[in-house]
Amino acid sequence: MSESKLPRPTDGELAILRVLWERGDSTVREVHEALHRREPAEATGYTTVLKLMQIMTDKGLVERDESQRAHVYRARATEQRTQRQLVTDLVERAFGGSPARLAMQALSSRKTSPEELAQLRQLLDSLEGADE
Amino acid sequence: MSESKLPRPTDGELAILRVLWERGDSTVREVHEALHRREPAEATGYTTVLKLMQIMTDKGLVERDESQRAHVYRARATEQRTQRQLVTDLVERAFGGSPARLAMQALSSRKTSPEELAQLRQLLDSLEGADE
DNA sequence: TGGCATCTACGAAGACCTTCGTTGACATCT
DNA sequence: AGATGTCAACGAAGGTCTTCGTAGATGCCA
Repeated sequence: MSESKLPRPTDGELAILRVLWERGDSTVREVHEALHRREPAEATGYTTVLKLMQIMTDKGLVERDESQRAHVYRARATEQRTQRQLVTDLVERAFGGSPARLAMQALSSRKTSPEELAQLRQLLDSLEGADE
Repeated sequence: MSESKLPRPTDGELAILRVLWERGDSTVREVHEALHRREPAEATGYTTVLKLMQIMTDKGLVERDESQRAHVYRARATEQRTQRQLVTDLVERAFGGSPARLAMQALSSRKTSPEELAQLRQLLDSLEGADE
């Protein structure tokens, strides 16, 4: 079954996944502390994070190594893959299936560095190149 | 209070909003039928849509004209504005605050028409122009 | 007027999400 | 060994989302 049909992560789950992507495989405690460092405002208890990660294991969003007393969790999908899922999902639900319209909305809403603009230009070039 | 702080619409609510944006102000029956035409697979009952739209009224996502027996609903935020909200939200939650990374992900995931590519180029030009 | 269709309102059920207290297992330190 | 701290597991509570049945009001029509 691999990871073919993972469910869309909730907000809370996504926050945890981001920690796992950034830090690499981690224990609950490590994730918990990273979340507090990142967002001291919305403080959640240790057992809350634990429960969430247990549920994520059931859903297949993460997997864990139980060989140590403190289980070590790992994200089951890459950040890229999850981002792609979220984006295509949003494109479908709110942008009538047009990724370009989402892209334009994203770029208009905030400012982007010259480096990123250049990267985008390159991407456009390559897309036009692979045209049929 | 106008519409300053509308909550993020859920999936079901967003589907209804899309009907209202497309058709313009509509009754529950009209929305219900439009949804069935659009997605015959996920059929929901009339009262389900009604309930959802009542809740959306409470939340401020829509407003209604009750002067007719069949109340007429109207989206309270424009499509653009809602799209912007969803995008900035997703950028924050999953793309570390970088709209450009979301844009690139969107464009890589699917193919885009030459017209849209041209539009994007124009947008990049204008963004670079307004640079400091 | 009586009967049928349509509409809103209400409430409840079930699923899911988030939160946390408590418990028992295990480890460590003295 | 006994005290202390850390861990996973569990269950329950409270919130939200979606679903729909039912009731009551209103309009229409024969």
